[in-house]
Amino acid sequence: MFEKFLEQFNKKVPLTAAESTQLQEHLTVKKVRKKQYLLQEGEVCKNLAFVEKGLLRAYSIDDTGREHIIQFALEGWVISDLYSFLTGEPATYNIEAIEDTEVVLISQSAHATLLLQIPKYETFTRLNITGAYLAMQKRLTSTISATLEDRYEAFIALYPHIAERVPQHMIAAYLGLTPETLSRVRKRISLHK
Amino acid sequence: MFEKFLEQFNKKVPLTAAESTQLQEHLTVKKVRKKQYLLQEGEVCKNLAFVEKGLLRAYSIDDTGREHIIQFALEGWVISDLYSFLTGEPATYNIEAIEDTEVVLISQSAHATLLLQIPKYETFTRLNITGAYLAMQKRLTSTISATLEDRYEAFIALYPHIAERVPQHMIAAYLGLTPETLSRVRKRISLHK
DNA sequence: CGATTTTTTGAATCATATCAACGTACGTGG
DNA sequence: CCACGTACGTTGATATGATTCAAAAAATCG
Repeated sequence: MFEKFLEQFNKKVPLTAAESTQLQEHLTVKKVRKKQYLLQEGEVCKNLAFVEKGLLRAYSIDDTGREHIIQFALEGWVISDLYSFLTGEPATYNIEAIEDTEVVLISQSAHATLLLQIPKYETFTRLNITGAYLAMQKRLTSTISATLEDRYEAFIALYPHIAERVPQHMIAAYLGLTPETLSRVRKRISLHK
Repeated sequence: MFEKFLEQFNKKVPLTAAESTQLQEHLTVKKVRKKQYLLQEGEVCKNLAFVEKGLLRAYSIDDTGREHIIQFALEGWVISDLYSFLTGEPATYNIEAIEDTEVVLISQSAHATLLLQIPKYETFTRLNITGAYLAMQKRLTSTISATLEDRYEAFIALYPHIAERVPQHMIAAYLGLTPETLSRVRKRISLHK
């Protein structure tokens, strides 16, 4: 059921058997088929989703109709519209399965309860959000200061397992450029070596 | 000494008098004059800095010599090179005072001790990093999907008190564009209303 | 296999960067 | 307190690079 989740948790913050049992009482699992939504813009994000298996993306659509991918999530990662989850405001992101996927869900109330009842859950949460923050800071720095070539190559180097599993136009949507431009960037790179 | 820091802390997580005393034993204060560095690229970031008074910026310099501002920090905000602080790796950012500034410092060892000894400190940390994450996510989304006009106006709307206190070219460095372009963006905006 | 999606390519257009010059404001020492 | 020097902001001309639109080629899926 929650193998990967518990494995990740224990890797970050080792749990006793009792804590592990208590924790599991607040978890549920869900399967999401390829191209199905886990969350749609406008709904409230009711859960944090930990990916046991599969691959998802969180994206928004701007007024010109273009998609912008804010996050991919592979096995072992957490995905949500965190702002919506924490505030109860309508979500601004869509979360869609790119492959058939299995997630562990932590509801808003489960999250609140776990934070109060299991100190290690708060530590786990803190470590997760810290990691996410650092990764996003790196991405932001790269977005405002690096060349397209460097940004693409950095993405491939950092997330080779995502790159092999998503279509190229989604990488473009993640990097913030058009599919045509990404195609040309790749060509320039291949010519240069 | 630590008025703003304690005020912010209590606002997020109310402390008992005993906790407050214990916390303060791990804090120190420091004054940084305008244009002085709190941290320079290459050093290890030894402290989290909470701003009691003044204004700082964290920025990096790319290979073409351009500055990119990753963060401003006003009174009540925390600034650091978090990656360096947490890992002990050399910092990739410079932190410089834009005005004469007073900060409360939390050293690496103080941070580690406080996390273990005062559960509310972990909560405070978690809330801070969560807020920083959400703010950065908004910024990233805006960077990859909005027009320059919208990005500039969103910045002004969100941080009016920063905009009043920093030169325009630093806002350009924060938004990731040249000072000339920002000047033209402002002109386009003023013509349009 | 046929249908659809994805990627590539080309040409024209649009937006931002660059380089250079000028005007203005600021604060610092005389 | 004034004058000079340095920072800062604006403007113009040009160059660069990404987007757009259209179409074709390639890959994938049922």
